Amino acid sequence: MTTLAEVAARAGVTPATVSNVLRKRGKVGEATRQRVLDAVDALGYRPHLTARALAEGSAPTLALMVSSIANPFYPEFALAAERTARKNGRFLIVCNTNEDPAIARAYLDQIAGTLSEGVLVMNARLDFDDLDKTLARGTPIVLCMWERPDVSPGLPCVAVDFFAAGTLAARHLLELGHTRIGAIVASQRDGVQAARYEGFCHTLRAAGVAHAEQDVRFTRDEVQHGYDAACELLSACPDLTAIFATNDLPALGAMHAAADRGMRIPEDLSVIGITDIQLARESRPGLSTIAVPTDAAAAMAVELLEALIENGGREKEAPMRVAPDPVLVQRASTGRVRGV
Amino acid sequence: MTTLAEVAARAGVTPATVSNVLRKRGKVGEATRQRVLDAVDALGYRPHLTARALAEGSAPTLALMVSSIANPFYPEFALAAERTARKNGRFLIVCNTNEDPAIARAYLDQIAGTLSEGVLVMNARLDFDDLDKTLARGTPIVLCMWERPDVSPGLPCVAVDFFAAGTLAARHLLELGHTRIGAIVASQRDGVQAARYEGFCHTLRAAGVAHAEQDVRFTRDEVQHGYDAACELLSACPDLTAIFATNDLPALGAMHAAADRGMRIPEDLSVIGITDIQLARESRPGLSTIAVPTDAAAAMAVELLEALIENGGREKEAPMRVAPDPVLVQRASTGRVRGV
DNA sequence: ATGAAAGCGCTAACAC
DNA sequence: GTGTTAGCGCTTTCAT
Repeated sequence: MTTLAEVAARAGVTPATVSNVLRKRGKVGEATRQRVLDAVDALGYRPHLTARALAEGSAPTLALMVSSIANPFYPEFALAAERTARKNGRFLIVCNTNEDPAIARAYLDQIAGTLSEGVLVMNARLDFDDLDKTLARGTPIVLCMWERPDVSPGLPCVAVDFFAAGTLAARHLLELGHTRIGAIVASQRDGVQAARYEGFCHTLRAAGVAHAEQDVRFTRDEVQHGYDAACELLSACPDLTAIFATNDLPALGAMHAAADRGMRIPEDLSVIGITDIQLARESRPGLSTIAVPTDAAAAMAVELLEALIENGGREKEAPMRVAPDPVLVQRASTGRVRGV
Repeated sequence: MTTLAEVAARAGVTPATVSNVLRKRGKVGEATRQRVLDAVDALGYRPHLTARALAEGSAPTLALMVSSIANPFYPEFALAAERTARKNGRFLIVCNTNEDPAIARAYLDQIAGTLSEGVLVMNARLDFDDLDKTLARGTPIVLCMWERPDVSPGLPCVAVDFFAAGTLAARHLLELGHTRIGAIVASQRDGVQAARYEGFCHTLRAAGVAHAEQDVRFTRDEVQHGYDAACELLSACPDLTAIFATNDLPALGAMHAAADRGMRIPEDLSVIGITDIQLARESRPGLSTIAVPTDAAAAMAVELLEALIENGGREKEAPMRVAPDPVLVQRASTGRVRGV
């Protein structure tokens, strides 16, 4: 490993000067500048990020903590976040907590504030206590994809109106004439995804459409779980003409379940999800869904985090930035209710 | 931020002692140990990873460089790699080069050897020159998923016999009676994925089955590109009864293309891919594919990298570890050739 | 325009 | 058992 000192020696100057030319700081004579640059080149010198980080206080890195990198939504978000981070010369490192709070805590303890200047948190299954502690130690955090613009999580966040997303989905189905609609919620009843379901229920209620306890299943954000839930739903309520899922993955699973029962989509069953992940476009038939502004939210989250970092962390209130509203993307999985 | 020194002060000892109790090194009296632990607790002290890294020489981190985190194969690999890395207390940070060699180089320059002890490289579109330079600076690198166990890339690597994978795919199709087989290769003709296609061609040739220039398309590892390529293939050669794709994503695209042309799968067209990503299981119909030992390869790559790190980097030859061979996973997308 | 020196927070000999 | 002392590689005043 080549060090600053070695470069300095070869160029016949002191480390301070090398540092200056590299960071384009202070005044350095053109001649020495060249000599230094040549030495850097000859030695293949690369600044030691860790040493620099120690001296400066932190590394130019943002951490993105996700609960499961296997969920295709996260990579899409990560991609957008990275693009924004790199604009300001920062690296984005993604930390996969594997749905395990202990791992999440380990990352938070170790990475936050040392290897990274700040952390973006995405459904990482960490309780607010851990987050608060990290925050207290002075590392900025922003919650990505908070689901309710109307209530603050008490932490800096980027919110998307998922209640509205649920509303849009319900309205779309209603407009197509559906009145017997099953629901698949990809979380616990009181989980983070509840707002989506509430929006859905609220809209049904306002329209005077019944939605009973047996019309809903609570499960996880995976294709297979959506498949299973849809099977149950379709068996329990054969009169269902549509299924709403709070996430695209289980919606896809519901489509498969329907297909396996010989139902045609959308003739026999309409299916709609939320998010508009890439798979929604690529499935057959294409999945109708409520598109969430993933890229915008990611960019906003990074920008907010960077603002907090500049700011030094002393905010009065936990700031919230609200991303653009979700919009309906109609594809081939939803259609008018079948004639009776 | 709480520092070691502050903890030491509060516990009435020196930093060295605190360090010792924290790292369970050296001998420390039980009483002082408790006092130190209490102080740590009271102050909410967390070791500063950067400082520790500087003092020790490197951070307990492995970097995984991928060209596009959006490709669902990478997360699966990353997941397995992370599990292995964490066994030895290391973190895995994934760096997305976004298919851009410049970004790749930036990551390599900045992260390798400073923020991370070693780097795992996955199709990251970096040329061997950059890798060699990094290696020369003393940071171990291992190439993951090298496609040819029989030829060394000149860098430490984990190889999977993708030639064999192509062979298996071809053999499967042949056994089902197909003789008019189209191919979709998810890379340039001379790209990394060439071995798969070579294995395929070799087997066809050995069986005396013709495969002409017009029966193949070179494209990219994405559903949409597979879709487009399949459309071209199916138009140009309407007599095709099967399509082999070097990757699952384009294979999925081919299935969609067939469906859109009113062809039934597998009655009218058989489709087979390589890798066995999760989507292959979840698609309808399920995609027959040649399963690659992703988890095993990831574990081996991490272990090899860790070995190189321990070793200090002075290897005689670039070591290669060969992962278990690919195996056929037959699902519903392949069937006997349609009767004529 | 360039150099000297202190220090970021921690570890690791070695001395007491 | 516990303290002392040197760094790790870099940045950053402050002199010169």
